[in-house]
Amino acid sequence: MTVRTRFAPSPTGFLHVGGARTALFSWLYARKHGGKFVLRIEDTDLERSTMESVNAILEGMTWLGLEYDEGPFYQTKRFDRYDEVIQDLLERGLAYRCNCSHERLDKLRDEAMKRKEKPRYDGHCRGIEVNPNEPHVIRFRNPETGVVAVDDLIRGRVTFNNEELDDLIIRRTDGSPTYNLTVVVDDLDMKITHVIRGDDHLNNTPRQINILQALDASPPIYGHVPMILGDDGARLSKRHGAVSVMQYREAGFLPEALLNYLVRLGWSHGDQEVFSVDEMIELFDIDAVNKAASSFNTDKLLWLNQHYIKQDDAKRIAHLLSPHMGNLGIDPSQGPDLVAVAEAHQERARSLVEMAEMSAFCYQDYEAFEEKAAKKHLRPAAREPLERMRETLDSLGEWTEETLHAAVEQVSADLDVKMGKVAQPLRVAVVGRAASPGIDVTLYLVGKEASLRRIDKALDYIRQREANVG
RNA sequence: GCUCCCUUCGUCUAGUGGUUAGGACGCUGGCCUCUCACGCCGGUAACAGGGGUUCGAGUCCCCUAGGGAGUACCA
Repeated sequence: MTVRTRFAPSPTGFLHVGGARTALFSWLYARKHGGKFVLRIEDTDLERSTMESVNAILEGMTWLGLEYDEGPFYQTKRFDRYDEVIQDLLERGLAYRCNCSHERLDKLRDEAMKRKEKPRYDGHCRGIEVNPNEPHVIRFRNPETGVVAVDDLIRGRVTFNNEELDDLIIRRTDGSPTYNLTVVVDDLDMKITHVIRGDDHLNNTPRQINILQALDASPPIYGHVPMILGDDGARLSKRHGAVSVMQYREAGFLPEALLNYLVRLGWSHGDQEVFSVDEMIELFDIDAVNKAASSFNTDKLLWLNQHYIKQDDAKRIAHLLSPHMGNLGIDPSQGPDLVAVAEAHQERARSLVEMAEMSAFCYQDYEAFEEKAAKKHLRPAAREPLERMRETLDSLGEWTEETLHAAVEQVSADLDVKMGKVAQPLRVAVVGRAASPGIDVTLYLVGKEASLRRIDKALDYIRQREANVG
């Protein structure tokens, strides 16, 4: 038996992290077992499904690298097949027509609640012949007794009493099939062996198993993965700040960082924190997935992101960084080589957005000195070092990291001060703030012309300060 | 309300009857150092509560509390 898993989102919004992790687990399971991963779009809710959502989901999966082997299959294209199954169920007496009004149903529910019971359909139409030409729904005839056991890969054995279940609607008045019917038919037709999905579906499972049994089919193996909660521990949902995985790309995250973060949320392999995709496939074990929901922690994601930025090839980072520079209104082709700029900042940035911001000085003059930095480093005592540096740099033959490093060392030695006394004022002069890569690289990237111009600006600032005091 | 699920540091987790309850993020002290960052060394902090079972319980059972899901002609 070859393993076949699936991801079956409903296209009513973007792909958020919860869905992405479910997809990841399902994908990993298929990859690990040399199986197939199927993508199915559950768009039977015609009101809420949109093509934009389909595209957003596809885009998210592509970005993360969760490629599917089959699909996407659209349920709206399979209505004939569902009708066929419903018809069969009807003929075999396993489903029946029902024309109970909404009013009656509402009343039933209210009364049950009043009696402190679980609201369920009372089977009113079970024995009644409803005219097929009148508006009606079709309900599945659920067994009235016995138990349904789900041997879940993650939860273990979970049992439900059939008495708790009721005759669910499998076809609406408008003739469209409902979720619990379509999943069952699709998983069956698509020969899905392992259903790995969010645990919000755990309660649906016994109903689906009952339908499967009515169809003389044996159920797949289920694995219900826990939910993901937000940073604040509150539910991460569309309504409460759930964000699209694509927003993580915009925020400057690498897909491998998000994937790594997601795989460690609810799953672990000893003390290992960093997993390449290949390692995930090799080591992933659905039995080791946690039962409890976990909270999303952006700080840890940032840490992983920094790890991957640091480790990655500077060329690739530069390539990914480029659009973020663009967002800042910078054209990286007008200035130093972006690869060199990226390399200089790889160990400093937690995200590509941060990297873009901290390396903007390589391409454009800062607007103003950071106040604290200027106050501390651009004081009268810094005037002489800066003047000397300006002189030295102006007459520097070759503008390389080596010559620049030597220049700063030379000035420090001449003045008989520690390197910091020269490098820090110089850094603030050239960058506008007190933090940047090594002073030699910084100067190299900024270039001679801009460096001298900015040093002059800093000297002006110092002179003005001296004048104010004097 | 009812049914089902869940519960180890702030967060992600290790742990499968005997551990000084381990790791990671964060926070924090230090080292390195031209700054920031990286790196390295150290610190902080947890078994939800109560009953059992057992020589022994974070680990097994029960109860309580708290959280979550479902309870739709949504998926």
